[in-house]
Amino acid sequence: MPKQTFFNLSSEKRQTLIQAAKTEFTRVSLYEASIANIVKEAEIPRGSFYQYFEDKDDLYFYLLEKQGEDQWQKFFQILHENDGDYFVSLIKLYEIILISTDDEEERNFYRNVFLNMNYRTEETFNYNINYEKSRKKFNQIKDVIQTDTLNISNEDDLFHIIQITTTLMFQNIIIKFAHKLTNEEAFRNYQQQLALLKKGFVKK
Amino acid sequence: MPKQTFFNLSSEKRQTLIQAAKTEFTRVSLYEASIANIVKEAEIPRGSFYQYFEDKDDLYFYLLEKQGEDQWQKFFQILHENDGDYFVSLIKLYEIILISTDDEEERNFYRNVFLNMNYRTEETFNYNINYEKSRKKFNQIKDVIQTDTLNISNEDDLFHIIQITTTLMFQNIIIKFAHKLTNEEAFRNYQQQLALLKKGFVKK
DNA sequence: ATTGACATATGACATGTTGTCACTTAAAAT
DNA sequence: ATTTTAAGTGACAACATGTCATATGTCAAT
Repeated sequence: MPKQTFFNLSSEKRQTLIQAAKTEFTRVSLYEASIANIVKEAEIPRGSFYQYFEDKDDLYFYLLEKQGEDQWQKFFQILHENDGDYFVSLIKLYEIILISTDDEEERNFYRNVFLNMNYRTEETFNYNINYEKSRKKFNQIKDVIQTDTLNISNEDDLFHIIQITTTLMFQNIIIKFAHKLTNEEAFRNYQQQLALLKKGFVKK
Repeated sequence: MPKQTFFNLSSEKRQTLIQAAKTEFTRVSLYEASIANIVKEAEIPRGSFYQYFEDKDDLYFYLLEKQGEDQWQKFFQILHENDGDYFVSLIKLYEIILISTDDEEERNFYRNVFLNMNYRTEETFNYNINYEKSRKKFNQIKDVIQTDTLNISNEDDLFHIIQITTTLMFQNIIIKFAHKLTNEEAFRNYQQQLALLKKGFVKK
């Protein structure tokens, strides 16, 4: 997390910095990004950067966490709007993410995030990997999901279903970027996978 | 891929270099690893390194590809031994991978690989993400898999099933390392997930 | 044996990156 | 007005990467 100093900044200055960071992370991935570029863009001295953040990662994961939180809120809302139908909601969320990548800036940022997504990135952006966080999110969501049509025998099964479907959504986004799939192709793949998951891999 | 010069080296020198690299990548992840350490350990001049490899990544992904190829052979063999029973084979492979991490060196290497696994790493180690490679591997395997108990209507379905189950195996390994799970816990999780996949997420 | 062409070896170096620290400036508290 | 505390600043040490001029080795042709 950024240091207190960062949050004490005027909101304009904070925004300028965040924007500069986003520009850099849109241009290149975390690993190629340089602090020099960010401070130059934001017009602050190098020393100040370290007044606000531990390091480059600190800033990056702060950005990601905000983005992830937005995504989560969005999904929560979609789930409510669709009376807790989990699979319909997943598809809707995926659609929204795909559409958001129509914008070139947005697409490049996402591209850099997803093609370099590792456990730390996923833990921040998603929530699945961090145990406490995933349990907390799970508790927020489990009562909203309509479970009577789901083939589960306990809460643990639901937890796994959520984990599997979100992992696969992430994987599909990564593959979309890696293979430069169109939105339609990416959409179809995820839908086909969900269909398989729903009906089961082996015959009755 | 390493340059021809590397393959022209005596096999002892090649092994020394590979061992030095493995030591460094066991110590730290790709991003923290330094060429300086590798050349020091291997007792070769810095310039020679660039005679053999494009850069650090080149060496790393070469190591990974070898490892991935071994894994693939292993799976192919297991599948044969189990008369094409895909799910039994998956479980057996997972078990073998888990056991191989009992060795501390091996564990640290795998840990650094998996906790920093991104699309490039996965593409190299696995095969799922690279389209041509995944199709090629798929063609090698599709006739060995016993499909009469599988709930699929075409080859595409089988392709997706393989993609999903391998993605989830990787994810489970990552979570094992991230949460420091015991082999037993990690094993149980994957088994539970596979059980869910087999029977399907929604009621008939 | 000598030559020349080519492959390989070598380490100093230019360039860039990160994080720190002594010092300055500003703000707040007494 | 003075002291205490917080924030700003840029030069700098430490280290990393990839290149390049130069040295050395190899081997076929003469």
